[in-house]
Amino acid sequence: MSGKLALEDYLSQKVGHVLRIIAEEDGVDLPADFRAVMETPKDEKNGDISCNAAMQLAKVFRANPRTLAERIIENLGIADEYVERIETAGPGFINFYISREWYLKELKTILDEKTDYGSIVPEKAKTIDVEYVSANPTGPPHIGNARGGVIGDVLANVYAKLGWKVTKEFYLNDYGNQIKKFGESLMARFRQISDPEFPFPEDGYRGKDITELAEKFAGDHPETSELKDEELADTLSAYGLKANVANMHDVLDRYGIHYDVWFPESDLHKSGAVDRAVELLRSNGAVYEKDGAVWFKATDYDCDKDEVLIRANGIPTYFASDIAYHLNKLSERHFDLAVNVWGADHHGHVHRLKMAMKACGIDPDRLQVVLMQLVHLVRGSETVKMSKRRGDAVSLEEFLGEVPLDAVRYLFNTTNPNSHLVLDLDMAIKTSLENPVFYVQYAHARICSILCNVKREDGNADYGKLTDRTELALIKQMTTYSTAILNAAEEFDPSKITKFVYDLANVFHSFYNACRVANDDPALTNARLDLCMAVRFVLESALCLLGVSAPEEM
RNA sequence: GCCCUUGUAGCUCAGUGGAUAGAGCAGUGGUUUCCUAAACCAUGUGUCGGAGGUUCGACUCCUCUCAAGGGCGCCA
Repeated sequence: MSGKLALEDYLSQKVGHVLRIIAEEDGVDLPADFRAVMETPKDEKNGDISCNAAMQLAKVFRANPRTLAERIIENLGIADEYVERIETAGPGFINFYISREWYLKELKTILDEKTDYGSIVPEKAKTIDVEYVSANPTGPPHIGNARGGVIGDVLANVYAKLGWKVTKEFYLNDYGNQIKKFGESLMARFRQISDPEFPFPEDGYRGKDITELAEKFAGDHPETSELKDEELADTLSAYGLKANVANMHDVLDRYGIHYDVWFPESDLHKSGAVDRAVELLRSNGAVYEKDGAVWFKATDYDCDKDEVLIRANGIPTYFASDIAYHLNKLSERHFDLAVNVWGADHHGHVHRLKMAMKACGIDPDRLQVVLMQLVHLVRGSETVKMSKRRGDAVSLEEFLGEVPLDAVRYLFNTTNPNSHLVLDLDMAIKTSLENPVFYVQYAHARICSILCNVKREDGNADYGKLTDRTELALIKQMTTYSTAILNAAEEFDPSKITKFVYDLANVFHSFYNACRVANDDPALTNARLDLCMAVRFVLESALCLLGVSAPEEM
């Protein structure tokens, strides 16, 4: 671990140690799980790192928080080479002022670790499965899948950066009612070529893509018109599924998303995994029968109502196969953590699935669902409809044709997955030239230009000469990289990365305007070249997490 | 009716229980004989939806309430 995170951890332990000594002297019981929290004050005047332990514990010690803070500082002694001074301030904050030496040491670390800076190498690598998009294969992926795609992809990258062994996964819903409906819709369109009066299923898929698939198949295989309706529907369904999955693969590839595993739902049914899941629940006493159906006793697990696992007609529900699927992830493939990115319209499914895991004897916290609010798409003042059944959804392919890839990947990650996102297609295109992603990329391109144009002078770089406000600000910002990564992972929020990288670009542009890299002091020129190089490494690394390109010129 | 999410500047959004609530866009004024002006610098803006409560301290936690979106199927 490097960066400010490491320093905060160190200080937290030191304060904790001192507190335990004081507590013993006073005969006070310190809460067993107490951890001194370190935070960054908003105002630089209040130091680089701040600790509020004295205020939190004032009651426990029955002391004035300021007095307690001063006692803690006394016991800490005059810190060390990296902590310049420690002060108590306000109602009882303990403020640490970090020395320039520490920041300059970090600069050297960045130059040494390059784009690996900010990574955390754990003692033992944990495994994580990130499942996202998992769009219905009855049609092409649409704009509604776009946001989940980049959220999941970036989260997977972030966990990899933290040293986890990551599997990126797509769950293919190639089984069940919607597949049947898919086949029937295709069959009807096929029949309508020769018989325009042929009835179309009431809840069928009415998209253009269905008609096109049917027409293409009819052209290539005219003999299949002899098949009975049911057989034809099955044949067409298999054909359409194959074509759609290939297309899905292709479009997501262009979106910069590459999966390690495509997991077909039908496998769970073929292998008997669904039946085994139900039997496991049954043997754990979480199942009963009613009205000819098999039910999960969800109400025993703090749910509103029980859920059907196997219908009266003997066909398992989606819920049953989802239980089997997650047992596969957590119990058979032994992932330490399974993360799913779902649209908020599935929130009702989260709790009962976690509870089903619990009923199977699995810690439900090993399953984490990131609920993403759906994107509300407008074009100008007009709402763009997104119903796949009616066939008027904007396809992902169409969307990517309009908005540059880098802008899309960045844009969808500028806000918390939980916030509702209103996206104006007209604006997305219009603002693409003033989009924050270009601001960040421009910083990278500028650095590349400098590194290319400014010659390194003879002699060593003297980092001691980096005294401008913006120079120190740049180093300070870079040291918070690992914090941004950790927060993104813990909160399942990729916007922590876009915010970090934007702030870094911002400080860099200020530095660029305040300081000339090429100047008449060789030791300073070299130091600034090194500083630029370090910023380049961090920008490149963060953009890589986002799946956004880092252009050398713009 | 019940459940989830959201509500912060004109707009889009940040904001670990912490110190004077911040950015971008939009507006106004300035900066380029010099490494990319897609940049920088300066400048105005707030009943943090509303009302209570918890405490040393609340935009942040709790209760109620208003508004927007979503979910409550032997669909997936």
